[in-house]
Amino acid sequence: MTTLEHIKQEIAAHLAKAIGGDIKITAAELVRPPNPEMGDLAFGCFPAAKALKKSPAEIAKAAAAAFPKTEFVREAKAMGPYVNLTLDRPTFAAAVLREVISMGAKYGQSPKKKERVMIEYAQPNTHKEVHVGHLRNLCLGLAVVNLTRAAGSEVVPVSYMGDIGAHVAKCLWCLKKFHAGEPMPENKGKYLGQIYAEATRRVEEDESLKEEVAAVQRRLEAREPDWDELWKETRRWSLDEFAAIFRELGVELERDYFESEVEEPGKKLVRDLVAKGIAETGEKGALIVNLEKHDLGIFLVLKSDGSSLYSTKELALAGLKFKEYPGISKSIHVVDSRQSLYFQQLFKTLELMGFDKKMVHLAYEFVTLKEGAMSSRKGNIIAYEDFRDEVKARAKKETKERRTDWSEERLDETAWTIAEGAMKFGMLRQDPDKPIVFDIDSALAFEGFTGPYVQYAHARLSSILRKATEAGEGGQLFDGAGDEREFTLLRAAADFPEIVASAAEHCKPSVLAQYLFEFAQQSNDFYRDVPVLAAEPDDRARRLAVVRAARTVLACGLQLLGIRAPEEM
RNA sequence: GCGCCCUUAGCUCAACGGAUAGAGCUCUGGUCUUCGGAACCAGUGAUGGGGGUUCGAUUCCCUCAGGGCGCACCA
Repeated sequence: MTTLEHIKQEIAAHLAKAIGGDIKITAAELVRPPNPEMGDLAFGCFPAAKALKKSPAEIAKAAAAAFPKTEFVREAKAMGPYVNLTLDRPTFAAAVLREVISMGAKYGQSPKKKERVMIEYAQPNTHKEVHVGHLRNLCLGLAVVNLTRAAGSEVVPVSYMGDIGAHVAKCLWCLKKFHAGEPMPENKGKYLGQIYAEATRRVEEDESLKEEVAAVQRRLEAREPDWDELWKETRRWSLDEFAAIFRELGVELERDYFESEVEEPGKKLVRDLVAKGIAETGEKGALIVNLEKHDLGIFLVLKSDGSSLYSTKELALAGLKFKEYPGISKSIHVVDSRQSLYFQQLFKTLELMGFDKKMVHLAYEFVTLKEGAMSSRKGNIIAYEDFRDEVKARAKKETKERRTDWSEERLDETAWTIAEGAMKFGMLRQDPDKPIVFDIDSALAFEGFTGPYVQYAHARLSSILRKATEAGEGGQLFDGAGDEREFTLLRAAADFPEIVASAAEHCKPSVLAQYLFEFAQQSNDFYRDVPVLAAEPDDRARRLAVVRAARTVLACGLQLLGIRAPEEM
């Protein structure tokens, strides 16, 4: 249990006793007052007032008067309908300091739970370009994996990649017809994506080409040797590109699933569904699951020509996942909100098939441009690699201006840390169900509510610690009475575990991003106003510990968002 | 037409049904003999309209307006 949690429970018990009348009060009812001058924790007496049929102010007054002095609480006073509690600041500060420093890199994590969760994200299609929309998925998925782990669950992160289907045929048709024998660029995966975009354009301009593409798709499905060969080779190009992107973003998967491995099982499974009476032939010849009585319309599971759909494959995928990971009790799919109806239909069908696992679609809004949706047809995709290069170049330029004596290698390394911070924070800073209107200028910003701002605070705190270490100090811990400004920072640090738990519970990394930004602001205030290295010996040792604790909070928080915390930048 | 999501400051975003609706960006004006100026301080300025529930609504319900996305062979 954390220090703050312990204190809240203690206060809740004392309040319940002080109010009397069999009132139950939970730790969660203790909140922060709007203004620190009012106190450090507050309790609103509204529910108790209702139960006891008294006015909230009356109860607050009585409760405050009856509240005993404790180790951690110095004062309880009534303010209107609230009981505001002021902590004994030196005692509280010392306890938080000890807690954060002893937990170190584990600060904010909950005890292990006996729950195994599969989280599926990272679902790009081969033969298509990776763009900033995929980036949001990767950042969100990664953060949710980290947060779920921090909340104590065991997590199995997996990907699911679309390596077969109409888009592959379209790409390969165009590649063979118009680009045979062309010299290959270094990034073959990206090259394929561009070919795909070109193919889309060509088919759009001349509808008669559709038949050619369809013919290619039939040949691919028939596994004609030369086409099969080309498929395998080009598929590898894309997968190599994906692997490189995953690696540079720190995305680690336990298992890569592919559409190609579940297509045949899916077709078989769907036929079984017909035998079981779950699926039937629809009026237009396709196989459907009629979900109208569940208000979910018609769910198509096989095309009328017998070829597979996304749903065909995913029905089989679900079985495969639970077979390979038997202990999974919950499965989260991180997929954009356009698939909401689809997932409801999928989950309902799986339920009808007898699946009793908890299935969750973690829907997020996608990334659009000011001009509207990104579309390969219009050629206004923001390719991930182009964006990444631009952010990195910008980060390097900024770093170089400040660090004239650094080697190229060090500049590159730091620039990437900052660029990654900017990209990931930018993708996570707002609620998943708000669309991100991508704007290159704000995406390239390193000031204000950004990843680099938080990283900068971390670097500044690190800098102070580094100078102390150089002077031979370990930042020894003292319990001496701290400054109010130290208390303020530690009070904020004490909130961190609750923030992590809440962000994990709601799958909202934005909650943590918001907190980290505010915490970085407070860190700024601290090292601006409070001398550390120049302070008297006792103050100095204790303040070094405060700096260490603050840095721990920033480092742990950034890590959960998948962002590295630089010592210098 | 039906369904889901969204609408808060000039722009981009916050706010378990609770106290004076907070930030960032932009703009204007300031801060440095101080551990790093990717910093700090100040000023300007907002809950789309109308009903309802509640002691109390940005938050919940209804309705209108506006935007986005789905809704039978794409993934």
